[in-house]
Amino acid sequence: MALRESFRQYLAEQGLKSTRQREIILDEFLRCASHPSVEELYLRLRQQHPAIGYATVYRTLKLFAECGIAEARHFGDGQTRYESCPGDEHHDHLICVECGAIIEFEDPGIERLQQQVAKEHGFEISTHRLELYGRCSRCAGH
Amino acid sequence: MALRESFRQYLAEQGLKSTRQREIILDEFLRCASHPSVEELYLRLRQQHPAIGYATVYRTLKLFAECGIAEARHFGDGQTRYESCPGDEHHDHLICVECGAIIEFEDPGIERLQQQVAKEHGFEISTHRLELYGRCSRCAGH
DNA sequence: GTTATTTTGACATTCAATTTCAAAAAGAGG
DNA sequence: CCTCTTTTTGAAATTGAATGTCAAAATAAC
Repeated sequence: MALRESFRQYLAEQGLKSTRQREIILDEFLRCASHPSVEELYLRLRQQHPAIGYATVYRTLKLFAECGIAEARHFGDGQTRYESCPGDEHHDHLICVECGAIIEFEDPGIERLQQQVAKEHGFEISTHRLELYGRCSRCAGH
Repeated sequence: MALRESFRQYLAEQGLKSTRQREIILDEFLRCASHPSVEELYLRLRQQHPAIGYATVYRTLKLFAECGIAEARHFGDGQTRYESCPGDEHHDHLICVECGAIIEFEDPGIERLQQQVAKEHGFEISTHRLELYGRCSRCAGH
């Protein structure tokens, strides 16, 4: 898988070492469908690998972000969440305030209008964040 | 001024008391053009009113948010910022990563597309957050 | 293997947000 | 303007997540 390769390559480039823990954490992270926080991933890992410490999970997720295979996200709940970046295309999020579901979407129209707004203000966009909070179809009972 | 009135009315409705500190903090908050954090507002207040404690500023800003005359915002810097809500119309933000400037904007087109995205997912939007990060015209040298 | 370097995990620290609690202030009723 | 009840205040403590420290363990190069 490309992400695993990217990670190993990044480690090599930076003179960092490939360790058992890093492999295990990457496996578990990729197995996670969702956007886990450090805490959540740590708890999941602990079931099979109780020896892995919180700090290691924390540092490894940061490594993932540095190497570009994951991205840190901050939604409303005060925890940093990490999301894996399979492709390169940007996407935004719908977040259900009731059940916590996170749905990804992309909308070229919105992106275009954002660029236009920026242009009107002479502003150069480097990144952006768009989150729509509300109730998902299941919770809204549709 | 309407905001002051709203606040007093809210206090009355909730059986809360009108205090010297709350008036002072509201004055200073309204005097702030920007989006102050608790820390910033506290430091500003301290110059004229050294007896006012951090906890009081913190609690009072929360009150403002509850009563609807202010809104809590979280930009990238890990601090909660409060912004006063003069009108009711929603707006989003351009945030300069170099100088920290915060520029407000609204774009009905973007809002419309957001609703459309939500609809496609059977999602009911209650709030949203859109932030464009980059360099403002001054910092980009335009 | 030996050795130099990095990593790990337990624990400590930081920093903002939030809570606690006794003393002070506010407001209602006399 | 007293009194009483309730709320508020400010200092200090606590929380919770993020991050730093450090000796012991693991890794990679030789």
